Amino acid sequence: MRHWLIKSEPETFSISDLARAPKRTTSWDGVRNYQARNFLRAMRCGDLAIFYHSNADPPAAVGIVTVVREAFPDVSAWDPGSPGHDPKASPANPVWSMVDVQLMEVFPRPLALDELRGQKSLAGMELLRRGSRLSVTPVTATEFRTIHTLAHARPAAGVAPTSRPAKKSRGN
DNA sequence: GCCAACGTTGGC
DNA sequence: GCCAACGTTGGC
Repeated sequence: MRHWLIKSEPETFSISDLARAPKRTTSWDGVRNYQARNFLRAMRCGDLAIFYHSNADPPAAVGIVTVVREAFPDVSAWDPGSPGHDPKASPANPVWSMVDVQLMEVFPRPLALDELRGQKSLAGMELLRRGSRLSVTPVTATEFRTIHTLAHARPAAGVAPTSRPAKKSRGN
């Protein structure tokens, strides 16, 4: 079994949206990057993935999903009305793929990016690499376990608050 | 809103 | 095949 991390902007689709979805299942559509697509295609039923909120305040790992249907054509790619429309895609040449994922658990508390960065055992994670933008990435079993364990632990003492320092006022 | 990092596009 | 221009991502 392999482990993954998938990103979504909560304004677009949050883990709460997934929790409300029929069968707590959704098609993970809209991936338009070849490397990320290839990772989607490598997913197998039963694989587990960390659900991560990007462009969020704070950005955070928020839960776990499992793959319940392996890669199939992303129909939104050839829908001219879809924001992910790709003129290269058609039913005969789908180009892009999606999988179905089902919600396994919403973490008891979100694991903010700051806190992930503070973990030595996660130092090698793709997510934490500078400039990393891939929306679908593999994670090791160890990284997965670390995140799962952290999410169920009390926040470590001495962890800095996740809020940013107030901006200096201009002028004067 | 800013901007660094990265992927894609297209002229040559 | 090179690479500049452009678009997107996503933390801050």
